[in-house]
Amino acid sequence: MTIIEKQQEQEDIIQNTKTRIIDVACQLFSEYSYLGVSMNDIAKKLNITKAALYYHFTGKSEIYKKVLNGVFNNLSLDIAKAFKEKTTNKKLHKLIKNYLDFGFKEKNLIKALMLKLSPDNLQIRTYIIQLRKEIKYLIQPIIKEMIVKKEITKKVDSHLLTSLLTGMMDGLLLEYSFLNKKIDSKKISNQIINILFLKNKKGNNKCF
Amino acid sequence: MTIIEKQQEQEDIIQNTKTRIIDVACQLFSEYSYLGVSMNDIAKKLNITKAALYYHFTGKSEIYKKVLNGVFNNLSLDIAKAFKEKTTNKKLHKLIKNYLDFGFKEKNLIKALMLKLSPDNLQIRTYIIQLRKEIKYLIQPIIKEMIVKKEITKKVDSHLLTSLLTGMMDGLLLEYSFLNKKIDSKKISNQIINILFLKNKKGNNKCF
DNA sequence: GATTTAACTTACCGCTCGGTAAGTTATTTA
DNA sequence: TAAATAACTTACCGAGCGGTAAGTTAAATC
Repeated sequence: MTIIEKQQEQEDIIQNTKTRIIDVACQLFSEYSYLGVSMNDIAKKLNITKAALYYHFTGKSEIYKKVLNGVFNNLSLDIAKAFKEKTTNKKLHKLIKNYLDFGFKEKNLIKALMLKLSPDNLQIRTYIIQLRKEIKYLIQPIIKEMIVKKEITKKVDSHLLTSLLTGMMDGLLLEYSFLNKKIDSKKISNQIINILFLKNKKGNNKCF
Repeated sequence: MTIIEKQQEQEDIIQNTKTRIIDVACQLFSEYSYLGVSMNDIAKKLNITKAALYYHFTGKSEIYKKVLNGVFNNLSLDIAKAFKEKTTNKKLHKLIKNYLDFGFKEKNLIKALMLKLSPDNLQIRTYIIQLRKEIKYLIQPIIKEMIVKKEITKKVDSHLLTSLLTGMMDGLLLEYSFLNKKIDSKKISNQIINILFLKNKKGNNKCF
């Protein structure tokens, strides 16, 4: 084993602990929200002490930011996948499905992207606002494409329609997670597209 | 001044203090959410002591329930107003407008109706779930009416469409309150109806 | 084999939390 | 005028919070 390999292994272990912390923190924040999780909660679930967390991170808010960042990256990847579909319809369908699946999986964390936190966490709020904007910019192109294709440009601007769509999805996620109901993302994405984009010409509005 | 009048006056004072507590608590919970507000916060804003709160109420969760109840009653009244409109279109328009206006005013409290709280507040969660259901039952009849009128029964069931509409509105409210943007409820309600219900027959989709 | 360092643990800090027991004060009631 | 009561305040409780300083231990380095 070379020195470089040893260094690599060591870094892996460090990375592993840090990653495990973020991972567990993610689960807890996702379930109980920022204010509902204490540093002790995280430490206990990892069978380490609270002080160990402060060895790896500067504080609770840093851990939360790292968690949010990870969630955002994963969501971005899921959204990006939708762009690989060939038709606009399929892109939008996949976008909605992936967003819903992701949001359902992460429960409170996708909520976190919309929630006002306690007043002392202004920096976290600012951070979340930035992430929200970026998500919107990821989604908007597909909406624009759809609007152009369906020739409904005059009625709504893509900005509002994007808000309405994400709002719709966020709201649905909140409802389902609140009631602990499973989400049939495929069926719902079909319905949403039906409602949002398809003209009602007596029967031929099947999407796929 | 008769005895009865005196009793009445006394009750008014009691009611007044209790009402003032609920009122201030409502503002604070609305701004910072349940976990973000302490009993001391409420007391300080009223220039009384925390212990005084415990004289009037059994605890924090009772105050919160009372606040939620008040919010729910006001929302119910606003929704009920929409039923007085004559046409289905106008009913729906007013419903959406009132819901948005109300939600924007109450900010986090309408959010509270969709948020999972910390795990120790199971009773509050149960209470909130009940309130949410009741709101849905208030809205659904108008949706049903609209579906029948627009003859789009086969495509979506009123249940899902109600969820989508409330989800849409809740999501929008979250976004606007998060970004501290003002909401143009009239314009948006028009757009939502446009998107959800009006057929896209090349140009004649103006609602009103 | 001594020293250093990474990765922790133990033991504490000051603070705030929700909640309570006991005292105070002004007003009614008997 | 004495007793009772409503509407509080003062002063505290134990628990938990985010965070830290100092000690421990096993492995790596010199």
